[in-house]
Amino acid sequence: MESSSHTTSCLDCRLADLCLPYGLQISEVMLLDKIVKAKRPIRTDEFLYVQGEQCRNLYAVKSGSFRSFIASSEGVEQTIGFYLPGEIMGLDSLQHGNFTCSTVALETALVCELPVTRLNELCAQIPSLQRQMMRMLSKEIVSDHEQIVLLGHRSAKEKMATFLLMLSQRYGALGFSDTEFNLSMRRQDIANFLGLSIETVSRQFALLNKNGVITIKQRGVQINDLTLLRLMIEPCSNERFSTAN
Amino acid sequence: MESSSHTTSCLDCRLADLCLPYGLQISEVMLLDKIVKAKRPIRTDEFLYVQGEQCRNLYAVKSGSFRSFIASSEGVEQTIGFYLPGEIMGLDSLQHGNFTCSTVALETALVCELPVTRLNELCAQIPSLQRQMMRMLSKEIVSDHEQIVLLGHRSAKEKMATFLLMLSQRYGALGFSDTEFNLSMRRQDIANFLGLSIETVSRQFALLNKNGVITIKQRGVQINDLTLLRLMIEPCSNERFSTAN
DNA sequence: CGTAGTTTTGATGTCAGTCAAAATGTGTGG
DNA sequence: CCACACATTTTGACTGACATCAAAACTACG
Repeated sequence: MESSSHTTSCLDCRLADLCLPYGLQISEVMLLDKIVKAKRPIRTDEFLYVQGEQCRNLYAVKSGSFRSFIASSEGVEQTIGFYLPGEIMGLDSLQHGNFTCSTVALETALVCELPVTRLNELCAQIPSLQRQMMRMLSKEIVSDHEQIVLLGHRSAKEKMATFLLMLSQRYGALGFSDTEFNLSMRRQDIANFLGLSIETVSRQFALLNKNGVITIKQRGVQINDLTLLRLMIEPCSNERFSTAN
Repeated sequence: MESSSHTTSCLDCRLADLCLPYGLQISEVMLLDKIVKAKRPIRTDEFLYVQGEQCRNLYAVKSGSFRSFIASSEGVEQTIGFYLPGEIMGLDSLQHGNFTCSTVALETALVCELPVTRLNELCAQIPSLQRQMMRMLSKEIVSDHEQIVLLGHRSAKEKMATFLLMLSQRYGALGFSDTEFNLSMRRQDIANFLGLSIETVSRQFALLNKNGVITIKQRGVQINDLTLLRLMIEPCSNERFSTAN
């Protein structure tokens, strides 16, 4: 999951086309690169930012992965999403200047810091950067909508299949295998994300494994039948394999 | 819910501070007003736009209300949200230029059409407009996150209370009563939005009505005890009133 | 006033949550 | 390298909240 060197600039970052530089001319990327602060390394379980905190920077994932969540006044957490390389974190804070969720590293990770003030100034100068920022904001909305659909009216089986397909698709887009990857999050995180209990997640994994649709060993997932997995997310009568569901 | 005249411009629209003109100087609002197309009237159940369609305009609600939803390939709908005056619709489409959801009027409504191309050009000219656009995109993200929390791990009772408080808060911000309003959506829409069945919604309304927390007559809601309603959304042990829950 | 749509109410079933304990994995210090 | 403690995951038994099915009551509108 590591990329090249620590000193890599936006100009030769292999994630550039998934990130802010997309659609920019080389001269514009150079301007952007100037305001990107140190690629700060974050350790597993370390917080990148905390809900309520003032937001001075947005963050782009350079390597590793993150989990963001909202905690209620009693401390009950709801996982909002997972972030993979090339994705921008903190976009929820642009409304009022404070983070509305907390974000924590699931594994050792690298992030690029984007100072909000300077980023805004640069957007005013570079129309294509402004467009790309809006596209990324819009992308976050679209992915939140997908999660709303997921949480709304899906069975545990459908949720699990959708979750795996979502990761498959995102890893694929990053140039990794879309059928074999490691889960950087714990069962607890998956359960919380999907609105399920940890036991249900475990049982559904076991079921998919028994059916042969996936092979799962700890954090390691291999998808054996992508087509069948896709068929599972259609919420109509789809009985196949296994002794009852 | 009707505002002044049909010919009202952004300059004297009473929703200006909740909408795109917020933070702009008068001269800038005049520029914005120039690109705002006809305040098109929409009838109940009429579609403003359909999922998949190319997006040439964003829309601001001037009066009335809307429901947006995503339909799966089999036609199963998930309501994503409701839009009230001052809110911008279509922000999900900025990523790829196509609407990712459909939007339908819940009652007779007026919208301001914002041509995307011209809006982008204007954002490049007016930094404060660009900032405001980003704030509104971010606001949509925050409200989507709230819905994710809602759908994630809440009981039917908590979902209903949150739904009522959400409307109360939004109507209040618009200058209407926050304790007495009409629901523009049907029970079916509420149920779908909250990930519940229509029967459960009906039963929960009946329960709240019996407890005296609200008085509900058809579409008309009166909140009698806002504090008690707020207490209900805390997902800890909160037994009060009524024979069992 | 009659028909169609919406909402309410009642009876029953089921999926996933909860509780509990075993199994497995992870890390630390001797 | 092993032993022990602690965390995570799996498996099993039971329960309950909400869905589903069915029908009645209410509204609205021509």
